[in-house]
Amino acid sequence: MREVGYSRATTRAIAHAAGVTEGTIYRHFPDKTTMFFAAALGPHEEMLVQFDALPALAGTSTVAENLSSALRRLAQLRADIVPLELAIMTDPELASARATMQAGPLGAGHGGPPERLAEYLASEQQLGRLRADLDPHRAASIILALLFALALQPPDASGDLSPAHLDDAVDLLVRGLAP
Amino acid sequence: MREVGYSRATTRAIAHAAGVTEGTIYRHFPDKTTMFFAAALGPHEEMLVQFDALPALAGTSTVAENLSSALRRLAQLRADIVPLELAIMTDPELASARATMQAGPLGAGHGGPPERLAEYLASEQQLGRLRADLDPHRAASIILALLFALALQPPDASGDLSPAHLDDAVDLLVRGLAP
Amino acid sequence: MREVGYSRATTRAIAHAAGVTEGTIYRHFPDKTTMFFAAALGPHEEMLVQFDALPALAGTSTVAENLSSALRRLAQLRADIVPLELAIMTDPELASARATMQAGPLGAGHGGPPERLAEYLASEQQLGRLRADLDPHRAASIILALLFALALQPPDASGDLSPAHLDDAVDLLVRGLAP
Amino acid sequence: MREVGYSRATTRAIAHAAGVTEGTIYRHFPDKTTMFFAAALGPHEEMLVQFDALPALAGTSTVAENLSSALRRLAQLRADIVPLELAIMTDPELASARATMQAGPLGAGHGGPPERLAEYLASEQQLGRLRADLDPHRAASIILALLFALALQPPDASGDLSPAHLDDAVDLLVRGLAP
DNA sequence: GATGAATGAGTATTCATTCAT
DNA sequence: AATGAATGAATACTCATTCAT
Repeated sequence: MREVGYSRATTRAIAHAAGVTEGTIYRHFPDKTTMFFAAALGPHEEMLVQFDALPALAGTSTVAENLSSALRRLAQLRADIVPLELAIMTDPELASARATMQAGPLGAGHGGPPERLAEYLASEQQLGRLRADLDPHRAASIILALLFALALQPPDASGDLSPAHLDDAVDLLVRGLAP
Repeated sequence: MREVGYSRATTRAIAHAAGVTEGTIYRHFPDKTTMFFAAALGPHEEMLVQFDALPALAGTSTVAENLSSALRRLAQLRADIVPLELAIMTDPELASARATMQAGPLGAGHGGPPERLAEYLASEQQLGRLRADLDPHRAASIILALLFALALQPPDASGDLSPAHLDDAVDLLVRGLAP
Repeated sequence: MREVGYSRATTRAIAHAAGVTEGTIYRHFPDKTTMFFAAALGPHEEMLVQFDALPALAGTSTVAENLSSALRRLAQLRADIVPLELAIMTDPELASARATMQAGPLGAGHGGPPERLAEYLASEQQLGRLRADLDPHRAASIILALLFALALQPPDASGDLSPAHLDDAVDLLVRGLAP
Repeated sequence: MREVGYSRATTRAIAHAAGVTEGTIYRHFPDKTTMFFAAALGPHEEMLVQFDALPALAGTSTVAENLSSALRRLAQLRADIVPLELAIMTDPELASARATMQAGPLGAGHGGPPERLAEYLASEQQLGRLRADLDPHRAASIILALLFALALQPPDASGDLSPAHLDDAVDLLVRGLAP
């Protein structure tokens, strides 16, 4: 699913890639939707963990470095799940499935990275290392949106998010956020 | 197609929505892919036109206002074609169809908005109203990526891109770009 | 229909070839089947006429020359209607349509060429120029079958029935029929 | 396919005849064209084998008996594949599919029966049991063409090639080929 | 007399899912 | 625990035919 996207990942293709036959899939997953979220959850769990440490970094090093390293790590994981997040956006069935999985494990609305990032920004604001007139939640949401868009940017090119591109984006944000 | 996305827009559904039968579709479009690009082209043409005037605005008003109004107009059109751009990202068949339509009329690689925006930014750099150390093309690409991501942000929520959210983003960018 | 065969001759293709639109076809023919038989009848009428003169040739020239020239003329017409005869053999609907058109104007069973050829052969038998132990009707049927098969033979090659090939076949038959 | 011809053998009809649903077909054949050639290959393989023994018969028994029995066996198999050979002639798609299957297993151009029969005829010519002035390949082609045409002859009648008809044809040919 | 948009039944093919073995 | 044949609903697309203009 991560390699070819959701719609190209037919049960036949998945079974073939796994070296089993189609029927076997249904011994491990009740249906394809469930399998999809299982595939999405792994990288996402890591993402959550990565960000848990961020708020504690407030005041250390520089804001630019903290943000830059956090976003760069996030970018690597994101590459894995961008096809899956696109699938959710494209397929209404998947979208509603996520909605019913309360506290939906993917996306922005569950208090994971956006919340942690907002906490970090708020702390830096109080330390006077960031301008205080911006709502930290909204700023966090903008930062993560930009990251997501950059992950989308070269869909057919190198395949990887160019680090220089990411650095420029972080630089722009950090200057914009500076007091 | 704009309402439910490409894959959910089956020929049956489209025919039903148009109040005709499936066969009738093929009197107007040779195939579904062509129909898709016809649906995408209209709003995109407008987008191109919207941006053509931007470079001439360099030096007038303020950078913040110029960018803000340009991006806000763009955001409205974008809402129409976001499902279609997602479809291209998701469906390899569409992606290759766009590739064969040289000067591909959708997306960022054809010298439309990204090119106009970069021209504008370069002009403002020369006028000293923007910091000069950033590559204008890369900056333009970041700005448009952010806009795209914000258009994606609330995929199921209000439906529209909140103007306040957009304003904050523009503010962040303009400060980041300031000399 | 003669050019591309029955199944490839869609109403759209026929209308295009005729320089009119599809609807116009139905002002001239009630349906496609009728149009098919109209296309087949022309060449077939000629074939009938060609053979009417054959019985009177008995006793003149040589059997080989008479048969050879008759079959060669027939072969030319046959080329026109082979695709149509194939269509009748392939499509049960056409076959039954011909059956209902009594004295069906195409095919071997209605007393046209086969009957004339049999008459000619019988006359030559009585003149002692052909062996008398063969049923003339059956011989006629074999001769025409061979002609049909030769017309089929090079379906993709030169396009035309090679005259040398036809000559050899006639030679074989004439020798086989000699007393 | 052998019963109603290729075009009438829709996937739905085939599935129904096989007592399964349409989807099941595609577990056994990748597409309809492949299925067609699978249906055609069986009888054709037999035909090839039947003829392999023919050249060795030169000089034994009589030419008439050898040819007669070979052609009679061939005629029985031919009845099975005549609808399929007609389909290839009628449908350009099938024709090109066969062309791409090099050494195309159907038809006359691959050195099967025509080649074997020509070898046999050449041997008999050297033994003086057949006239020597005919090109054996051309004679073989004529003989097989005649057989094919006879198999076509009563497309709606008894269904089987009448043996007496075939005997007469062989008699005609043998006499025509006699020295 | 001609048009061409509309029809509706039909085509081959795909795919997630089931179940006897 | 795994297989793989079977399912059945769905998909994009075709075509002979109709009919208001």
